[in-house]
Amino acid sequence: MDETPKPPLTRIQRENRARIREAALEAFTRHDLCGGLRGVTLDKIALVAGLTKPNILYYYASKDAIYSDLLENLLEEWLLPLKEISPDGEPLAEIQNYVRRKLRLSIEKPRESKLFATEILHGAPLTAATLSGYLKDLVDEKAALIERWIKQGQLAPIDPYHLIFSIWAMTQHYADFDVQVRAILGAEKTKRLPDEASVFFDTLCARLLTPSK
Amino acid sequence: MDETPKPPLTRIQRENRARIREAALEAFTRHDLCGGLRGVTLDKIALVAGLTKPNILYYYASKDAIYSDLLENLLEEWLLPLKEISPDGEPLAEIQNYVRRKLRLSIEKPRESKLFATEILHGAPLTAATLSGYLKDLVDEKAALIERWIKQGQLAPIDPYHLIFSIWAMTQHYADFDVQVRAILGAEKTKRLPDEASVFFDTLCARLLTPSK
DNA sequence: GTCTATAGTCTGATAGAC
DNA sequence: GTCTATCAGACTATAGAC
Repeated sequence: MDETPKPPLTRIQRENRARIREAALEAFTRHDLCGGLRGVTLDKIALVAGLTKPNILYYYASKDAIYSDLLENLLEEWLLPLKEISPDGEPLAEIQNYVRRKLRLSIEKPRESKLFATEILHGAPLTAATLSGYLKDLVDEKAALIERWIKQGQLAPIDPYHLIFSIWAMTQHYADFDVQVRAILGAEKTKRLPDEASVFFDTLCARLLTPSK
Repeated sequence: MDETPKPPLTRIQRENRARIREAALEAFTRHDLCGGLRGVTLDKIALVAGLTKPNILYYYASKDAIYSDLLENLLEEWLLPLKEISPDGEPLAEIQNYVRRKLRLSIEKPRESKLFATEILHGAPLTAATLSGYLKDLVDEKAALIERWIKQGQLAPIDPYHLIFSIWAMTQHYADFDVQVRAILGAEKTKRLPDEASVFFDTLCARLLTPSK
């Protein structure tokens, strides 16, 4: 009677689930032969997590459930930089800061970026509803803000949606396609990458968005 | 004795292999539950191709062989636009044309773009050698050309490597993440996408690359 | 809560008739 | 060259001891 129908997770359960998520994130995005939902076995996740296969399935109902949980926990963090664009700041600086935050996130958390990319690339089977609901609303709001800035002459005229897409694409490129980036830049230039990319994007934003007098 | 050790493929063999490649490309990049090398079964490819599983394996030694062949046939076409940047043209127009060709390729052949993206995302197990060899040389050559244009004052100063990465990222975004783009733009704006993206990129290139007088 | 053992299913590849 | 039938291995998930 005192039991709730869905009791909250205990501390140990939360910890073990977090441990499994970390192992799964590693396994799903490691450069083995192939990644993605089907490319990874429970055995691999169990090996990385230091648990046995049935034990994993004690904490998660199925492999798909791990993958879903991982994505859900990811989305919120991933959209935070966009949320933080403020109507009260100086327009160009707000967007440059957004790009910088997004770039840092991509470089510091490439696994998360890759997992999200894999999900969208394969048709967003688990996040389609979130994309056309929550995410669309958020982007519409920020696009309207950018439009307002443009109307007030604080930014040069540009399509705000394609601007946002471009920022996503360019910043995530360094995480998702890091193998290609590294192959082309070579070891030397790769070391300087974070700084040089940062400068590049600052320049790009300034030239693209500074209104002509 | 008259037999060559590796006889060239007959016409029928070429046709059937092409048919299998088409079916595999469709299967590998279709929005089912998950894609990629492991996400697709020979049964699915056989179904799409209208052949039986053993018949597929008569034309290709293994599933991996189909995937490899697909990628090899793809790379050449995919790099053609970059190759076509000419030292003899007007610099800004050359780059704008490159972006336009790349965008058209992404929009017209999204499956090819997605297959390539999947390969790189998963660590480029089959194309790593090509990336750091042939592709690096090609990019180095074009980056040097852009540097020359900048030194001659025909383009505004910018890091040519990050410029090329950005062009790749932005154009391929419309193919690889089409689900997300469509979810955010809605049906109406999606219809106008090719034109609006084209205008956006022309503007972006002009503002980014036109030298200040 | 965690383990061993295993059920049951799917899948890549092969054998052999036609 | 193309088919049916089938094997051998790998995989997810479960049963049940401790």
